Amino acid sequence: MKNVIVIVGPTAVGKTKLSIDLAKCFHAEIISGDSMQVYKGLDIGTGKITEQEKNGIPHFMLDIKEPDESFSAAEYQTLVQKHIEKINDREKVPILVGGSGLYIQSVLYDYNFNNRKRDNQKTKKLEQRLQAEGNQALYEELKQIDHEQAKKIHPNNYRRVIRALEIYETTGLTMTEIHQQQKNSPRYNHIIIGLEMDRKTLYNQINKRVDQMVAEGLIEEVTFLYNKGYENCQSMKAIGYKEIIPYVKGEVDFNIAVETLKRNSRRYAKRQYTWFKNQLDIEWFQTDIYNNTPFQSIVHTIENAITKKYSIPC
RNA sequence: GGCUCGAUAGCUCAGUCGGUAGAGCAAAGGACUGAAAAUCCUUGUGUCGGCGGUUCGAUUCCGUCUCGAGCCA
Repeated sequence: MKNVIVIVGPTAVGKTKLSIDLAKCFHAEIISGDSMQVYKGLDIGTGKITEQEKNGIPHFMLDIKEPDESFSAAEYQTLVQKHIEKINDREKVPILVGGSGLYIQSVLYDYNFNNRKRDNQKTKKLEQRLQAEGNQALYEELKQIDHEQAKKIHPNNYRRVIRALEIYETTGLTMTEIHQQQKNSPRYNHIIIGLEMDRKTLYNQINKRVDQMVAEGLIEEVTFLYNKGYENCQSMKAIGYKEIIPYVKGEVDFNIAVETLKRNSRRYAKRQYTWFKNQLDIEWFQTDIYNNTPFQSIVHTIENAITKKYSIPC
């Protein structure tokens, strides 16, 4: 099995820096594991690595979409799996680094999205029905066709309910049947390194980082994208954009916009912890503000886990 | 210095005609298979400012002290 090194952790914990430091110790190339950094022009708000910071190390899955394009976990999965093949062909090891849990998981395991393409028209129809009939009606329908799956979804979680119905309408298969076809076995020999930070310290870091983004020109970045007419695009749902747009439109006070952005970032970090702790098998390492990362133990952990020698003196 | 008002959850406050309390926000925990930085679920957080008094019982009434806001000197 091909080796894949994975780095995960909440936002602002220091994944980017670690990924570069590690890439200097291994013959490695980096793949972004981030759902929003795929968009061109979303740089400051997504905390995207700069050309200079890349240190000449190849990076993939950054800036591959225009801000008005849609993107999905399925598309991410196929693209990244190709990148992993190619990096392997070059006798290098891929480092997958990012905070989008589902994206990373779908690459690492045999998630199969392929046979259930999304159908925008069907989605629209279901959304209209949601408006007209309410979420309970759709939920009842799901209960009829797939009782098992319905038990796992809360009636208010309309997005999951709609998706489950849509899958059935397009494929004739229920979610439960699709899950049964999968073994959830890993596709690669992967080692997942998790970076962890004391919650209070992390929240301070997040708050500081938001102030820094503003100082670096976040408002100008959002204004530019807003003026281009991207307001209602998927990319503008990203944290850092959806909070600042109301300020740019003059609907909300500057301080309120920034505080909301900080709060949403904190909540995001919390959700990331929940996902990582409960969905993935992770080797956790504690870090702190002084960047006191147990780097050598991380390197050893990786060396022990991978089946080929990619190490170089660093 | 005098008078008035306030002091209750991390914050803003509500409330108890005396039977030890509740909203919003913040926060914490959780779910997640093509929007996932999305979407959704659950849950509290307390010496009711300190000390006395009245009372079977005081966060509630009375006194006093401390702190804060305002008004008058």
